[in-house]
Amino acid sequence: MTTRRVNLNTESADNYLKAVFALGGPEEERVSSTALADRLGVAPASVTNMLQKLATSPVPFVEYESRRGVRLSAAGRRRALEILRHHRLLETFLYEVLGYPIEEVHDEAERLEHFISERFEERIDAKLGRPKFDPHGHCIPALSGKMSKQTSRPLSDIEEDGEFVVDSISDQDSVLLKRLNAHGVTPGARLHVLRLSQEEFVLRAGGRFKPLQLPLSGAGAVRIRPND
Amino acid sequence: MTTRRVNLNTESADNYLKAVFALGGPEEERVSSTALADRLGVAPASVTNMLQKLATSPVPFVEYESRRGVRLSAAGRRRALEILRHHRLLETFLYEVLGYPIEEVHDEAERLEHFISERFEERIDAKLGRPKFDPHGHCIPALSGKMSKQTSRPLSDIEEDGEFVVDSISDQDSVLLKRLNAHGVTPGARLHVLRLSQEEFVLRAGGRFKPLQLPLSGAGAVRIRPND
DNA sequence: CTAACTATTTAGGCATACCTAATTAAGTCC
DNA sequence: GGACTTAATTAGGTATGCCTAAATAGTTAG
Ligand SMILES: [Mn+2]
Ligand SMILES: [Mn+2]
Ligand SMILES: [Mn+2]
Ligand SMILES: [Mn+2]
Repeated sequence: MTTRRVNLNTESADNYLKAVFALGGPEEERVSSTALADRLGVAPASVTNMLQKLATSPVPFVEYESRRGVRLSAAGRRRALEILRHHRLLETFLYEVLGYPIEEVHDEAERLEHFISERFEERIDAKLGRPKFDPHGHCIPALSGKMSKQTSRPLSDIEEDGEFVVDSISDQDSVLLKRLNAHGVTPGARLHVLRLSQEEFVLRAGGRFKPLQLPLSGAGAVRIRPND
Repeated sequence: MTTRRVNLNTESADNYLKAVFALGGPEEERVSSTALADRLGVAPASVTNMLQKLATSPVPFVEYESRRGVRLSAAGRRRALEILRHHRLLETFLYEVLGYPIEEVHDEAERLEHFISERFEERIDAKLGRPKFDPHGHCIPALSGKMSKQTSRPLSDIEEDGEFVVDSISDQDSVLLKRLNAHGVTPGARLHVLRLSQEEFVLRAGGRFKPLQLPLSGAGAVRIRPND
């Protein structure tokens, strides 16, 4: 019984590795099959299947022990960061050069990230002047694969009311993103925050922006850092 | 036995339709399975299979009679032109905005043409100022699907020596394309042509360009029109 | 008119990437 | 420690898009 070698240079493998990276968090903790199934919108059985392939490839992309979740191997991490770099450079490019509305960049980048060449990556990076952050405030991994750790925290974590600077905004929910943008909640903006209750927040950005009331889930999409 | 409906919104279907369009020529003649197999680099059996799917879809993309070749239906033609528009806009964009070398635009466009959104198409079209021609001199189909017929002829067809204007250059062979470019054979260039024999041509572009000797196959890649 | 050749189609498989249903392993609770 | 509950895996199947080999149709040559 010869083990046939499978091809893992696929869009699907890219997406699994990105998901493991995202869900593992800064500590790169093990990620469960169900969490991946949830995030990727596939059945848990499909996840198990792909994880087994990713783990048993000649160059393994994940460390996987049955029923104990996965974490990325060095090769898997490299691959995830490569795709993440494509994604964030594309978002920046679509926003800056092509004038996309902020809430539309993510979906387009999500598709194209798998199909651009290294040349395309290099050319848009050059055109943009080697940007360090995407339009959501997320750090763009370097070509070398290096990426600085986040020091910000979710707005939903604050105990005290006060004034903060917007670090970054999640790109996952385009409706929320559009609303936040319309209220001036953009990376670098100064923000007055009132926590009405465990569940409700009121934000006001500087300038002529109207205040905005957000539920806990919405506040979780905004990351902040101290005001200067 | 219910006929299950197949999904034909795929990269593969795109490529078959483009190939039928290209091989059908200006008269849109029927195209044979082997010609398609050759062009697409797949087995003839694979072509038959796809043509049957394209022909029997609820909205047929081709007219197909067994062993008599195919031609595009109205819907198939629309789809082929849509992808061709993506392709040529992308080539123009890569060349003009991202500074790609001319011989590299085709392969990148060939992949991306299937994955860009209508928004992306619109934005690069706008950025480029609604161009009518790609960097190879090929006409970019309008959004409406209208495209003017070619009036040029292949350089390989000339009977007389003389002076001509370069209309367009095939993007299929990147090595040849690079060489032609280096010798000033670019769309709009004025060209002195000598036909040495049935098989050999000598071209010289205006300016400080060196003359270039080409075999019949190379001359077939250049289309010309009369000098004003 | 039939044999031979060539083009095309049919039949049967394989790989990727999904799915559902059934099974098994791991915790939790009494 | 056995009964529940939940997470995860295995088993078996589907769709796309390709393949090779075998069969067949159409065409040309004697
Ligand atoms: Mn994004
Ligand atoms: Mn993706
Ligand atoms: Mn091209
Ligand atoms: Mn293509």
